[in-house]
Amino acid sequence: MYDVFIKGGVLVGAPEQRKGRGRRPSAEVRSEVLNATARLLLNGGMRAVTFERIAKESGASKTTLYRWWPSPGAIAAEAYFASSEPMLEFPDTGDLHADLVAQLTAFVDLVSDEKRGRPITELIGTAQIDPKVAEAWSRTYALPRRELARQRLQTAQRTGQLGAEADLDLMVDQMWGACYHRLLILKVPLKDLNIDRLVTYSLRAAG
Amino acid sequence: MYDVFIKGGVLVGAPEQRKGRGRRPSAEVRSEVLNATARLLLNGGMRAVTFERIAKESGASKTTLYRWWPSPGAIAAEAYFASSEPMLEFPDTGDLHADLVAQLTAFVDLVSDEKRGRPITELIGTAQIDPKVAEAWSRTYALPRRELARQRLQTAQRTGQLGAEADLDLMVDQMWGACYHRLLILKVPLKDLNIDRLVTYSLRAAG
DNA sequence: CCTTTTATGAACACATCGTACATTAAAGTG
DNA sequence: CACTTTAATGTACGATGTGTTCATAAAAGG
Repeated sequence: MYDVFIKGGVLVGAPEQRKGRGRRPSAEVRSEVLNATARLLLNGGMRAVTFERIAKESGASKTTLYRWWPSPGAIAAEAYFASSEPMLEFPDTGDLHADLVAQLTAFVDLVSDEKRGRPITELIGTAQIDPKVAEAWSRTYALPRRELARQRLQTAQRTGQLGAEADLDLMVDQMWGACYHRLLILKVPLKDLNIDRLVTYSLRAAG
Repeated sequence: MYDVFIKGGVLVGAPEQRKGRGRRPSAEVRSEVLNATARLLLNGGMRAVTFERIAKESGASKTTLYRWWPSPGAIAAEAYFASSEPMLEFPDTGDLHADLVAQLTAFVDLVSDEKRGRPITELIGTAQIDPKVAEAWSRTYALPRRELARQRLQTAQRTGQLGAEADLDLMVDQMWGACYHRLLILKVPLKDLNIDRLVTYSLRAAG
């Protein structure tokens, strides 16, 4: 009862015109919920992400949201992962120092950018109060990224650029943690951080 | 109209029995608000800290709260600072490595403890969404503590235990940042962190 | 075609937000 | 001491958000 067209094998709906009761395909609902949540998160921050507004924005009913997600934060985290690009590989040019500087610079650029960085900061903030968000963030975002960095360091150990006894997790904690420390705790501009020196320190430390 | 006694020169009120309208001494109101907020924060976390509940718990009216504080988070931050011990000095035994390990160990013990650490974690989380909390946390807690650590490192530079060209802020970011990284981002147990090695790395890095 | 699954609108009691109002008492001033 | 200013008071309000219940309707899948 709502307009549906088939274009190149892809179903294209016009859900915003839809009236009346009834069930819609789960995938469509899900996608609209995540889109609406991403929009709310981007425009109004986490304070705008509530069950009520997501329901209004997405057209989904509150009942549906409560059935599938435990908290607004959980939807926000999922919406963020769905709308951001999949994780890049950790580049390996053979030059460990340069690769680490490149990755850290990209990270700092991302979180320093007012528009792109704010959802990240706010989601991390929400994670400190909502365990569901914490679990999602750690499992989907933070731990996989640490693993990528760790693997790059392991490769460097095999090629002899890095000592075999180096504590790789600790190195990652030091480098990324230094950035997060300024971003979340001190709230000082990240542009003053000397990334090249940060990498130099961490590599020299581990031998 | 409410019972007031003087004991040893100190005014002792019985505000919980107080009925009727009228103004109470500002200091008393303030102190009760902060006490009530600290209680709420400790028992129910930041989710329990609302203007409404603080008003009910403290006996102060909502109007008063709105007049003096911009957000529940701001009251929570102030209540936390008021109820926690004033900042300790950074010890200087002459042994830089040992002093850093001692401070970091105390810090890790504090934030790892479920009871004492949760308010800290949740306040840092709130700071990512509420700028007033961020400002209070950075100014009252984080920046002064970094300054203490920095001064200890400066002393070490004068005694020659640390190279003159070492980037002290970066060292602090590395050491404390590594802890925060595990606490806030990765959400992995801090007890697995080798603090001795962390300090060794950071000192070796800076020369 | 028929059954199961799942989304739907409507409604509810409740908490919280943020603000407004007239009232009243403490603190400061003469 | 009386008088003025300042600031906290109870009450009330509309708006928003929470979390749940209910009967109903439509898609999915055999």
